[in-house]
Amino acid sequence: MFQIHSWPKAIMHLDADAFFASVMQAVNPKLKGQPVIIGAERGIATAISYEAKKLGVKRGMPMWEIKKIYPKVIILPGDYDLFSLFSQKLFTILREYSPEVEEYSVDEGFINIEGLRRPFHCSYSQLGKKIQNQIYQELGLPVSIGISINKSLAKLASSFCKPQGLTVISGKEIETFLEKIPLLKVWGIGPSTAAYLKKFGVKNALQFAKLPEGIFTKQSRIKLNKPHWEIRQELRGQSIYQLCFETKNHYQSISKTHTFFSSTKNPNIVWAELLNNVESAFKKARKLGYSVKKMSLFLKTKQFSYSSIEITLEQKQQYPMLIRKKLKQAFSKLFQPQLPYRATGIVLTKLSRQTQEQISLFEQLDKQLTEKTRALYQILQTQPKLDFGTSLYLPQKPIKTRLNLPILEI
DNA sequence: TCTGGGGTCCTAGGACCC
DNA sequence: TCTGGGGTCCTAGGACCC
Repeated sequence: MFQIHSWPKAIMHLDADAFFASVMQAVNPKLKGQPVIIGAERGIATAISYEAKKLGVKRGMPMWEIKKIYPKVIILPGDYDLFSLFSQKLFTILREYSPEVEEYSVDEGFINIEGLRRPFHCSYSQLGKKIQNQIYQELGLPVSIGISINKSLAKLASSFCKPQGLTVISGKEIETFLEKIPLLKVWGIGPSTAAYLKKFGVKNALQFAKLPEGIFTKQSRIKLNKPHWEIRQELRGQSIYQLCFETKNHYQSISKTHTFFSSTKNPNIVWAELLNNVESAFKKARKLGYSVKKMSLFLKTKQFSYSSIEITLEQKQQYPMLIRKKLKQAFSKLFQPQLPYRATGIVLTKLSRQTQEQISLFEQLDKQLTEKTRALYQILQTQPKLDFGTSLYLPQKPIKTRLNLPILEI
C-alpha cells in the first residue's frame, strides 16, 4: 500500500454528463430521450447526448459525417448564454453544501467535503447521492460524482461510472481501483505519453503509480517530466494539486481563431478574416481590462500546416486600429499566394491590466489619439445596425464574410 | 468535405553576459 | 588553440485540458 503522509482529505469531483446536450434536453422536454448533438454552428460535434453516444456518435465528428451515418440524430447549435446560466445554477447548488468549491470548467467542479458528514448526518457517499438528486430535481441535469482523497483520484472516480454514476475510492481501495484504469484515462496523461510508456510495459494507472522515483531523474532512460511525477504522486494518494476557490479573472493569453466555410487562396478574404479575429480578440481584452504588448498571428493551410509571426508592440495597446500598418506588414510576410488557407487566428500575450503606474511622456502624447479611438469604438459597438460590411478592406468587389466591424483608416 | 475553439504549462535550445 | 563554468531571458513547439 502507498504511504500517505498527509492527513487524508475528502474531495468530491462533480462532472455534468453531456452537459450542453443535457441542458438542451432540460429546457426542451421534447428532446428528452432523443439523440441530441450540439455543435451545428461549428461543424463538429462538441456535445453528444447519451442516446446519441449509444448510436456511436463520437466527439469531434464532423457534422456532414454524422448526418450521413446517423440521419436520425437531432443537431442543434449551442446556446452558450443558456449553458452559462445552468453552470451558475449548478455551482450555486454546490455552494449550499460548502463554500470551498472550485469551478474547474463550465460543467466540472471540485468540492472540499471534509467535515461535512456531521452537519449533513450522512456518509460521504450519501452526501454525493443527495447532491446528485438535488441537481437532477432542480435543473434536470444528470451528473456523475467521484469522491476520494485528492483531486486526481476524485476525478478518476467520477469518470469511472457515467452517466449519473457515483464512485468512492477510499485510501485502501486505491491500488485495486488503479489496476482497472488504462493509463490514458488518467488526468494529465494524453495519447503521446500513454503510447510512449506502453513501450516500456506501463499500461495501467497502477503500473504508472508504482514507477520508482529514479525514473524521474534526468539520467533515466525513460524520459518523464515534473508534471508526470506530480500525477504519480497524486495516484499514490498525495495531495499535490490544491483546490482553487477564486473565480478566474486573470489570463495569460487571449486567442481567437476561425475556420472558413471553405478554404481559399484569396488574400482579401484571408486578411478580412484575420482582422475580424484581431478585432474580437482585442474586444475581449478590453472587456477584461487588458492592454496588449505582444501578439502572434497565424494562418492555417488546407493541409493543416501552420505559419505564424510575432509582433511586439512598442507600447501596450487596446485598439488594433492603432497598429493596423504593423498588422498588414505581418500579414504580407505570412501570406503565400499559392496556398489555400482554411483558418486564421491571433493570440494576444504579455497582457497587463491598467494600473496607477506612471504614464511616460511618450505614452501621454499617444493618449489623445487613443481617446479618439476609444470614442469611435464606443459608437461602433453601441450601434449594432451600423454595418460597413467588408467594403473598407475589399473595395474591388463585395465578398461575403462574417465580418461586420471594420478597422478604420486613420 | 477529414480534423473547432479557447486555454495552460513545461522543456529544450539559443543568445548573451560574467 | 582549446577550454570552462555559471546565470538569465526568450522563443518555438509539444502535450494536455475542457
